[in-house]
Amino acid sequence: MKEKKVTFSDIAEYTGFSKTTISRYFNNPDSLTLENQQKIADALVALDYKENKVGRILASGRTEFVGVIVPNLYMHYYSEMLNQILATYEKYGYKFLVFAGNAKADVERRYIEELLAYNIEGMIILSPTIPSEELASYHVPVVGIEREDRYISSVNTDNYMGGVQAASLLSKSDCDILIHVNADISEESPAYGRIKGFVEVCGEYHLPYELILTNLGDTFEENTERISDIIDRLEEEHPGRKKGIFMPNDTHANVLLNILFQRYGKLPETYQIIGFDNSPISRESVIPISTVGQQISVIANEAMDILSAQMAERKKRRPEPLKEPVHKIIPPILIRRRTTV
Amino acid sequence: MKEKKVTFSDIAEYTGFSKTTISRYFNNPDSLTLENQQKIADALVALDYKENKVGRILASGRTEFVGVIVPNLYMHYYSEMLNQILATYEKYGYKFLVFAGNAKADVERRYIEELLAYNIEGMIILSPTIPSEELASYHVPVVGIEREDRYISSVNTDNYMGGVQAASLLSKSDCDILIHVNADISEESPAYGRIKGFVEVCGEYHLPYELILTNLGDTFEENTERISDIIDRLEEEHPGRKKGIFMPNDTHANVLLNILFQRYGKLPETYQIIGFDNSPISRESVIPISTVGQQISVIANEAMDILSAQMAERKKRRPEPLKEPVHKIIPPILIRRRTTV
DNA sequence: TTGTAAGCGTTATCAA
DNA sequence: TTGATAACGCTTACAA
Repeated sequence: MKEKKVTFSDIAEYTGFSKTTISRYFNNPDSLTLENQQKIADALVALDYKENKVGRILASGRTEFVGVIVPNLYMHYYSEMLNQILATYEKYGYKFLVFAGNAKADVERRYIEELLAYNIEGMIILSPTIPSEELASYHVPVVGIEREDRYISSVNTDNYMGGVQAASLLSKSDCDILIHVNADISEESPAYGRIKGFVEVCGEYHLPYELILTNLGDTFEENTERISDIIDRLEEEHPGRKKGIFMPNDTHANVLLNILFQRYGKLPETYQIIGFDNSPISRESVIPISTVGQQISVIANEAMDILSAQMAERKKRRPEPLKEPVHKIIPPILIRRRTTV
Repeated sequence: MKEKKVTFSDIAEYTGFSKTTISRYFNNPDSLTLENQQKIADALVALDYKENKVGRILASGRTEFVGVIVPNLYMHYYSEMLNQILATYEKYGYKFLVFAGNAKADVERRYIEELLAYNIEGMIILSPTIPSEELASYHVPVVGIEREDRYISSVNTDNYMGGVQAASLLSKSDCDILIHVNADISEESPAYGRIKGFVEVCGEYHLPYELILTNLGDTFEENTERISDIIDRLEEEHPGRKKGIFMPNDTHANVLLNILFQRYGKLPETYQIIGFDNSPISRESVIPISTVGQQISVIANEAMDILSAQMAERKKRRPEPLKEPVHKIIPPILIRRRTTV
């Protein structure tokens, strides 16, 4: 039952060549005569050879593995990003070893150790848990996506521009007040740029605005409750005034929209809503939500582009590691739908 | 710059033991004296040894890799299933090489070849593309999830019971007619059981029913359009009558609900809706949607349970491959929310 | 309890 | 254009 596998030795024996020649057939076929190439090709078929990359890895040191650590796949942003990362296989040929970290630093460290034990050639880190300084210390090419990135290369959405776009769009609908709801995020985090962009536009055009920086909770129920509270407060503080609300993401924008629909059977004239991400929920909501769209596919491709360059550099005889991490910024795309003018 | 890696040879030299003893320290530490264990432990620290699993794989043949092929990660069902599969790492220690197949059979075949080249020990296949007979021919343990599974082991939701639950729940709300919308799926597909369960309950209780088996399209826009058409038709054919609608999944149930909300500002009394999956959209919709919930975490764990048993069997000196594939059925859980009584 | 030596399936380095 | 031989890092008989 143990189908013993066909190896280069078998092919060599069968064809009368050496193992080296067989290896060359795969790695540098043009160094063989056409005739001999054909002989070997025939033998492969005759013997039903299946390549074994483990031997190759051991001998060459190249695994073609890239480790990916996502916080979870529950949130659409991460699953779609992973989707796009996986899709780069067609272009770059790297295989992906994927772990979901669930925000526990020590667990993620174990995952990284494990990845390193398999001689991965690089890592893409979406999880914000482990500081970039530590990631950099592993001496493996790393690209971070939408996370703190002082010591590692990264690709991020232009969050500042996203904030600007959101505030600008809301400003067009002559709202009496603009509001941005967000978590109280660190200035190190790329997402902080949204707040900055929003505030600066409001300042520049002298638009009254309010920042509500608070934790909206980790579950859907918590979200609903806290956003409900926020609406209560807004209606009390700004009764009858037109409110333009920039939510931190589409999921929360949708919660807000649902609450309003449940209360009023429609989106009242006194509300404008804009989300962030352009995730499916923004199209699947009661009425489609306007949003600042992240170009997930572009981000994934840029990340692999940067990573593959660094991995290629490392394979050279005299690699010149980057002095400075590369930071790439991808512009967001404003998507106007039915929750704004 | 090339930090040459520390190997067993280095440790052996440093400690005065042989490589074998070092290997034993890792694989069977109790065969060493405590004292010697300590010596080696100290050396590992002193030399800053990092394990290299590639050598181990080559020597032992065990990669601890499991290949996963999902159709995509865009649909929540797949991403959450992958999430749960990845989480089994903590329990079983297998690492996952993930590919997204996008329904192209030849692409998926290439992925499988690639996986095999890395000596994966088993595969979990969520994609319906490649026939189970072909999958079985690779002679690697395979578990399919919610797909045709004649020749491979599998884990599926009890779709029949799901259909029964849906029809039973709708029957309680004295609807005048029950309707099940679904694609015109093959009888080979596990999902076919839903139709069967639904029809049988309707027959048993003499409930008027209608089956609408039609392709709802591949994009959100198409879905909206076709479901809108279906509502038009239903309202024309059954004006004023109370309709209980069992949708094929939560995404489509949500589309239906949104259309009704847009038309009537609420869910009319004459409609009852139930979805399938218990995916996040069923809770995040305007009003929470009743649904037949799949136990994704249970399914993922059962799949790894079956797979790891088969992989373990294969490692034995005289493995006894399964005569018959194992098929495990997981009951769905009916979740009553606000779109039904 | 420990060691010797022969692999595992490739690639890399010389040499021819 | 081809081949011999030595790695690559670890495991696994078999011996001691």
